[in-house]
Amino acid sequence: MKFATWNVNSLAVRLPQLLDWLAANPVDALVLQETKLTDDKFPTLEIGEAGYQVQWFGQKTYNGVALLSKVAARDVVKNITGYADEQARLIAGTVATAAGDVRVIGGYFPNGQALDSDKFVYKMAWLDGLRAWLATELKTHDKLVLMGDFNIAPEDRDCYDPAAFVGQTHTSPQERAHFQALIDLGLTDAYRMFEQPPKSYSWWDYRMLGFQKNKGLRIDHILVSAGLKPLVTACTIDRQMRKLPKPSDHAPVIVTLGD
DNA sequence: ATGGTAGAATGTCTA
Repeated sequence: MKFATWNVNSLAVRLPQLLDWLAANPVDALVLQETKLTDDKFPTLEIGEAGYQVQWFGQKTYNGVALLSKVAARDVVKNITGYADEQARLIAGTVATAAGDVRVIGGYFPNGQALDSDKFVYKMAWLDGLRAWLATELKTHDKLVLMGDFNIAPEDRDCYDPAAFVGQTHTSPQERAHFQALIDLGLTDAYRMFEQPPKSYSWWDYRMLGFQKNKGLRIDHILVSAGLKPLVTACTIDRQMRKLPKPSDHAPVIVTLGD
């Protein structure tokens, strides 16, 4: 069983890469972020022909998320219940797997832009809303996976130059406290369950040869509930995708449960 | 050193 997350940075541009990736990497469920498509433009036909059911939630120009699954997702929720949001940033559904029902949640967490920005205030409020809603989701879903672009590098080792990020977003104590609060709900960072290569990142800036110099951040995460954790056997970042022509600035992250 | 690239959209914002 596999679940994955990928910030595609425009599904219109990345659709051929997505279809190739799915053919090579069959998954039970995949969440996408930054589809940047209104719902009427969503490529349902192509994804269906690839053998996946899909739920989508988009808006014009920015944001937009989707949930692909082999089996149709049930009880689909768009955005955080209890947190009014103008932006399309979260989609959740229950997916039947060999291990039983799994609640799959895909999120495109706010970027925050700068610590003194209104967008950072929004990021903090969004994270408060997420935590409150997740607490209730966990009461009814023993097996839950929260995946997506968190826009938070949880530890210094998840940032290519922690000193350079002091005073900026993604590594701030406030953001890391929010990440820890999600962990404290009973979730586990699947990537850190295993020994991983040093300087492992999931995002690299398009500018200044970020990928070539491996100047990246690990901000795309897969958190598993206590009911799923014993099943997790691997978690990897598919950095090969960042090497392709016209890449997304993010690489997919994949978790394997069981064989 | 405050640049640089990519995407949506066609101004300029977001990342």
